[in-house]
Amino acid sequence: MLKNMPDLSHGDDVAAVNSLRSAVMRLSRRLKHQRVDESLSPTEMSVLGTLSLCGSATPGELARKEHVQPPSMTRIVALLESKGLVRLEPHPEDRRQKVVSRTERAEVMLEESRRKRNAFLASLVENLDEDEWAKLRAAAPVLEKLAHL
Amino acid sequence: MLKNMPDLSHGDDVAAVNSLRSAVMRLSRRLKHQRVDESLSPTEMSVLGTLSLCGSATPGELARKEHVQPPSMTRIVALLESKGLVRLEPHPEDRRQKVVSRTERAEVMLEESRRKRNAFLASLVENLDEDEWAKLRAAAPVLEKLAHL
DNA sequence: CATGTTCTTTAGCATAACTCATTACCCTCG
DNA sequence: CGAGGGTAATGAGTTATGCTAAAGAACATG
Repeated sequence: MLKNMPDLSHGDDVAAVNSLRSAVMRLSRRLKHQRVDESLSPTEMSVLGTLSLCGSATPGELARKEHVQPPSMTRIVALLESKGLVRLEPHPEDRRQKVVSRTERAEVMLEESRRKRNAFLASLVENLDEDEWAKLRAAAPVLEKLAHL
Repeated sequence: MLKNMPDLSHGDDVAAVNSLRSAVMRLSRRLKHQRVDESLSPTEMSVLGTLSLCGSATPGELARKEHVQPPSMTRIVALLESKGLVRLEPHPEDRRQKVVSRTERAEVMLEESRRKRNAFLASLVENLDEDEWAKLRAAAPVLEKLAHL
């Protein structure tokens, strides 16, 4: 696991980590304001996004994935259900748990949201040249891997 | 300005924008938890960071930069002042306004905070191989440019 | 079974943002 | 001048969104 590890003792690498961190924080702040539906909080959107990837999950799994405490996820899920964006079903094997899955309506809303945020990001990206964009495109999957560690 | 512009109509590019967006959001959520001082909110830290770049600014300017309403910035600035992290002085030309600037103590705390967050990011980065890290390092300045657009 | 563990939920609370209204100040036009 | 409109900061009250502590139900293991 330790082979091929980047050597972070170099000054260049420290600078890169620094610039990565600040860029990520700033970008996220800007993206956060690009909500498609004002009545849905960022975390709620994020939960829907996770469900869109996973298909379905229990509240506990969702809480862990979103880095939120279980009680908070209970509330979020209840709110999403009241808006008709998720469905709650009993867990087939463990009656303590529940299974949360998205509805059609959530899928529509997610698509719209992605379009809007992507449009925003894309409008920023238009200020880059081909070379810069290529670097970004190459790094996207790595960033995603990083985010899921 | 439009020469060399990336063509975002390609499917690959749309996917890249998508993955960039979600990765940035997730990473930021994790970085947000790496606070050096629990008594300072992310926005408060961000204000200090902005002041570190700008030198000084009025509350109104800060509110616009942080995408926060003026009354919120009033409260934030007051809190930061009570902790000795910013200084408030009357505006030289307009007595309605005030000028906010950071103190030495803020600079020290910012440095510590950067160290901590960098350490967290670096610990994630250790799970990448050389190639992935190289891609990320190449993209870092581009991301930063993007965030400042 | 009995005991302990895990998953969800309930209840209560803390924080940090918002909106609306107020005050102080600047600036322009009659 | 000085009256009125515009802008900056702030005060008060509300809302949103997270947390902790603890309870209740279901599972698992001795």
